[in-house]
Amino acid sequence: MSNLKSVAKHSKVSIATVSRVINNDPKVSKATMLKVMASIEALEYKPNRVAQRLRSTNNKTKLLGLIIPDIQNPFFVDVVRGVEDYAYQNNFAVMIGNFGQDEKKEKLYLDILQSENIDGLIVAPIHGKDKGIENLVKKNIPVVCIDRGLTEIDVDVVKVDNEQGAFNAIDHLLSIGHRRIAFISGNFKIPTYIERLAGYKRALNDYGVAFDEKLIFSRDTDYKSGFEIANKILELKDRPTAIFSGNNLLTLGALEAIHAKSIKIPEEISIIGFDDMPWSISLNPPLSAVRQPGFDMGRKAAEMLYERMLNPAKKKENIILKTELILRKSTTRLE
Amino acid sequence: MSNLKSVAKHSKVSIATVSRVINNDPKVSKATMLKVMASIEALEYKPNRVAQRLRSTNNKTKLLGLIIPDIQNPFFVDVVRGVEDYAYQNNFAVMIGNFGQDEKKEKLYLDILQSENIDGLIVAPIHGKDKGIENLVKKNIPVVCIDRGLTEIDVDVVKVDNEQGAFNAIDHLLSIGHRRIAFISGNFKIPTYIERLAGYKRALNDYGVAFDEKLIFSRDTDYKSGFEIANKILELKDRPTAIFSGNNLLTLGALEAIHAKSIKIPEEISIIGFDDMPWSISLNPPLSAVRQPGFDMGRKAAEMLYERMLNPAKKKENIILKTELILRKSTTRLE
DNA sequence: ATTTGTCATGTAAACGTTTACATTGTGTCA
DNA sequence: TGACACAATGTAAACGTTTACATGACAAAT
Repeated sequence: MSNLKSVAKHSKVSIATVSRVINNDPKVSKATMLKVMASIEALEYKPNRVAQRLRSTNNKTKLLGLIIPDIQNPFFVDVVRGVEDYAYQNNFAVMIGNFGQDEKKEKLYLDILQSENIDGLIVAPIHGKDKGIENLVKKNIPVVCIDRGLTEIDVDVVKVDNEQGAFNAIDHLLSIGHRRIAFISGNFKIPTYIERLAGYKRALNDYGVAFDEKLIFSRDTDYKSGFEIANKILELKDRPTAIFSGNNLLTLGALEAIHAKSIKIPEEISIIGFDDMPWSISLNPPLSAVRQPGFDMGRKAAEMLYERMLNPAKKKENIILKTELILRKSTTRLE
Repeated sequence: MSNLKSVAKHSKVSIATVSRVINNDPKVSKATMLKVMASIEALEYKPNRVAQRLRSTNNKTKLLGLIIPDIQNPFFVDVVRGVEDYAYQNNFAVMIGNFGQDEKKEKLYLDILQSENIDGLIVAPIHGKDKGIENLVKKNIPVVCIDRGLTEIDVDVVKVDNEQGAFNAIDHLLSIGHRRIAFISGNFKIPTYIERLAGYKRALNDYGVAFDEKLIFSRDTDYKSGFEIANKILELKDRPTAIFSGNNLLTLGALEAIHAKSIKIPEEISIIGFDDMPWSISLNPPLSAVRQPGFDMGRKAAEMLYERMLNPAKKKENIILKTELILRKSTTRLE
């Protein structure tokens, strides 16, 4: 690989001058600039980002870290795409870690990314008191939290109005006559789900429907839990007429359970999922869902991160995006 | 952040000794080793991977590049997970680029990853004559191609037996009486799809069924194409009794089209998709599919890459994994 | 007592950049 | 003409490591 030195030799200037050309330093004369550019072209020189990063921390050679809990979840895929979209346009590189709700793994990624001198980090914290992330913030490494914030410390956050999103879903179900609505939640140690439960309760309250603890189910936040919980729900004596499921994966698990028992959606049971998926419309019947703008969240987070990099002293922001209730065919009026 | 120097000062040895401790050099005495370890602990020292990578190319601080065409495709998500799984176990970091079938973007990622001094690259080439990747191979940077190979040059490849996979699907459809089977293919500039077509033809041939060009459809490799092509197919006068769709996204698009027209699967039309998805069983009816072992492919590719890093002169390998035909409820015997 | 060898440690160069500072050349002003 | 400003370029240190080589201490061999 060619380097500064070889370019310098080729165009008979010092390496400092070549470096200046690369960085568009206005102090270099037009003539030498052209000469150097020609050499760069000829030798196919590309700056070594590792050396750049080692030398200067100041977001010259930008590297972003992105740590997400579950890359199998289409919502996080959207987030990744959003971050990546912004990164691509601004010549950042992105380093991704997928920790699968494993705190040890998250910790390891945090360490690795720090060792890689990342300029900033976007992360969906495993819970609100994540010490590892807190430490980064304290070290003044730019951090933006996505999907969930941190409770102990002030930090930039991009999230969604979970309470309102859940409210809208339940409100809709109530408005079409449902009264026994089961909630398949993710793990309540994740703040997101606490907020969604609050929305559920508020809607019930608005309609004067009593809250029934027995209709709330929470275990892990994965496919299997969705399947198992739905099975339990479907066997309840006084079976709920509708299910509100707390995320993507839980919804899919629930659908498997429902189909396996040949229970008809929406005639025999209605279902709304939190999280829309690109192919929700391909399901049979097409699924009604609370859509989170994952792509936009990712983009916004990357943008905020960049601003924070440029201006570390800036006041911390808390961006809350709206969800959208998308009604398709998986819910129907209760006669 | 603490560094070698601060650790050296803290334990009153030279930085060379500290470095030796980090790298488990046997030449350092037990006593100093313990002393240095204590300092490392006390100062929470973590080696700076950037400096390590700059200094030594020889896979000490391992960084893998991973370039995939489409992170929205669950198959590639599985590949990512496989690569990441191996990387995690072996303390590599992974840098991911998602180029969305855009050759310019792929090129950019190739450049960035090179500038990041990656120790090796796993990539799904956009087509068989990808010059950018060829160049890397010629520069002796370890490269493993995944899902598709390169035609002009010898390179390590991990792929799947596409021909046989398609054959199995079509063979099954033929065996249960179907004769007019539409193939919704991805773009034929991607070698994968040429191979799948070959399997389609071989099965037909085995059954003595004439090949009908009019049943083969190819445009882009995305959801929209699947939807549009399926619409066209469903409106054919002599409508096919079965559809074989060439990948994940095409299948989902096709399903939307079928459901929108309220055509019953499998009573009115059978469908088999190439690529299984974690939630294929949640579809209604559960989808029959040709399963590719994406996770295993990713793991295997990472493993091969590591071997190539350790032994650059090793003979190039071409690993072909088997697909598996998973029969669920989206196909039925033609009466 | 001197030589030799071994082991543990230190010194300094190198990786490819950026950048503070020094140097050179040129033109302007008094 | 001499002093000076300014523009363009060069020199060298620094970023945090690894590692070839040098050094020193000590034990064994002569």
